[in-house]
Amino acid sequence: MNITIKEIAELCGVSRGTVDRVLHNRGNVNKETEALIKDTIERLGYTPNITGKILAAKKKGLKIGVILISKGNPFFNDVLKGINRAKEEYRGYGVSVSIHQLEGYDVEKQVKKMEELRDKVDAIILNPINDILVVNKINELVKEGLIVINVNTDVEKSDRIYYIGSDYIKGGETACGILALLTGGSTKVAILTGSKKVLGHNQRIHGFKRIKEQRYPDIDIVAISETNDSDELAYIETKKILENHEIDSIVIVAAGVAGVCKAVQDMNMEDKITIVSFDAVPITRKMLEIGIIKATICQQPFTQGYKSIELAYNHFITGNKLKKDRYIVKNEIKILENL
Amino acid sequence: MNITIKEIAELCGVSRGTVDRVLHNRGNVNKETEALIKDTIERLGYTPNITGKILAAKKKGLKIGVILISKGNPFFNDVLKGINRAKEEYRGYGVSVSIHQLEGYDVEKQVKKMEELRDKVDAIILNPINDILVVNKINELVKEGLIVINVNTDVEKSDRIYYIGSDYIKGGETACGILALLTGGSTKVAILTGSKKVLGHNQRIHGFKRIKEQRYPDIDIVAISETNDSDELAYIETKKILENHEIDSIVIVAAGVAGVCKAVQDMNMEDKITIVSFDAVPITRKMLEIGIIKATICQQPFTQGYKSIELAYNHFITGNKLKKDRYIVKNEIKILENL
DNA sequence: TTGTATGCGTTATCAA
DNA sequence: TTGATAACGCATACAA
Repeated sequence: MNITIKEIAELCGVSRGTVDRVLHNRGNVNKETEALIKDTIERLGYTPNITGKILAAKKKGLKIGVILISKGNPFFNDVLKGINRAKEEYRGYGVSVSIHQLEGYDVEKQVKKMEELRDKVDAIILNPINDILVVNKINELVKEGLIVINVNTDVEKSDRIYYIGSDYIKGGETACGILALLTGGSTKVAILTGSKKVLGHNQRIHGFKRIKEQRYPDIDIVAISETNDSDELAYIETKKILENHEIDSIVIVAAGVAGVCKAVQDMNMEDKITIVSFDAVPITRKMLEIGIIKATICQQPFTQGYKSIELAYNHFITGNKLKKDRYIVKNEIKILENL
Repeated sequence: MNITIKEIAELCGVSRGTVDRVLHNRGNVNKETEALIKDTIERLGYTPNITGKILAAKKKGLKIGVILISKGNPFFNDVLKGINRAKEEYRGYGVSVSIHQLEGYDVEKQVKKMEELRDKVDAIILNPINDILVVNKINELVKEGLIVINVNTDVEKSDRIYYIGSDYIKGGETACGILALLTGGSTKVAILTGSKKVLGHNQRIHGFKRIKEQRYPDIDIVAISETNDSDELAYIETKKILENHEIDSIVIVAAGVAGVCKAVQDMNMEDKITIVSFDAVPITRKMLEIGIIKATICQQPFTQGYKSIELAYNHFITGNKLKKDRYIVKNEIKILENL
């Protein structure tokens, strides 16, 4: 087995406490002693044992606050399942998790909630709004020593410790690829997006276009419309498109699935339009089951939730030692048979 | 936090040792004392703390032997990557892993290797051959207290502690579903299988047929041929099929991808035949990249390897407490864009 | 500047 | 039949 602090102490003829001071740069150590200890650590390749860390960490306890913009958004149901599973599993490790669900893209509310948690938790798992105020607050909290992890969406130029979520560009590429396969590589497609202000939605469209340019010259993007993630608007926009354009496929890169599908059904075009969507909320599952939607691209929501807690814990245990600052989940193609 | 052994001991006015004896049914405890302790445990809902278990387990150490029929089979490369990743991560937990790769379906060799490991390890992770001798040996070792975990393929009527691997039937169903989507639901298909003696291959075909019957009346299975997982035979069989039947799609449920694709290419039928395969070995990736194969169904090989170690460890830690005796990985649809 | 002592929770050995 | 104690490895408060 590996070398331990105790053994280092014995080898150097000092106490465990002194080795500990050197290891954690606490100062108050004689220069020569420190050099000797550092050398020994280096020479014998000391790495702290994980089980010891775990036990010691339990005593300290890790308080995690989760802030999600999840109210009324069924996508987050599985994310929350993952979080709650991890919450149970990590209870015995001294981890406690409080979950705070917000509604709508309200920057002030989000920042206020972060501020509120500041002194109550050691880590914040955040589904961040892409706004300078949020970024600033993230950076402020990280500077104070909090572990801030962005989940599902990342924001630029923030000092967050990790991002866990999907690669939206690759998601769009995958949508393009599967649409090409479903249509023989030739189709007139309408894209329904949530908002042109939302980075993830744009990235999916960007990825779609990129692959289209690269590989599928006969895919023709006829229209791109915003739904505001609202089924009502999605219905209206879809109907408008179907009335004004000759399309044979639709890609839905955000919410609004129910609205889009209803419009297609109301115009009796289920058999003429190939629909590809993202995620697998209940309405999407239903549409897959009745064959309106042919394929949907999922981003492992359960894993996003579960791993966000796991990452926070691992960072708590090991300090800043993890090299990767992003955990990218897969874009999974789901059809009726492997849903 | 939860109640501990120490607290139980104090509450009952006994020592930790006595509580321990009751918890582990070691005997040598006064009946009334035992009743009191058991009652207290029950009443306060004692559950052993995981971090304590981990530390104590480290001292004991867990030796795991892995037996795979993996020589010359590139599918197992990723399984091995998963195993080796877990091997590294669990080293600090006192876990050691030895890997034994066998070649070919040789029952005697496999049983002999199990016998050889019997006294050297606490757990065996096995890619079992479906044979009565193997089953008997599994049961024998489990009865002796070894943790036996079947990976990638399960065998019937064995007392193995876990199976981790895919649902082959669902894999076949998924293949049928994606083929239906790629061909508009109407196709004449040839199925290339490895061997009619291999359960997994049969189950994939079974699943394919089931979904075909249920949902896709216009899918027509024109031929089913065995390749013995050999590219040479796959080439010959594929050519034979292409010469004698009017098919427009091929499903490869086992190895032999290179042979099948070469036959299709040699007959200049790349554009006429839709090929769906399983797994993503290097040749399959290449065929996806050049468009010969349209989609392949993967079974999370890395996860199979990683989790097999994790399951062995968890079982070692918690005793027999886990409810599920199967960990079923997903059947993932991979195309060029999300490979 | 350095060492000692204790705790985290379970397990196991030894002594009574 | 039971209790006391050490061990696992790290962290830290406190004493010297």
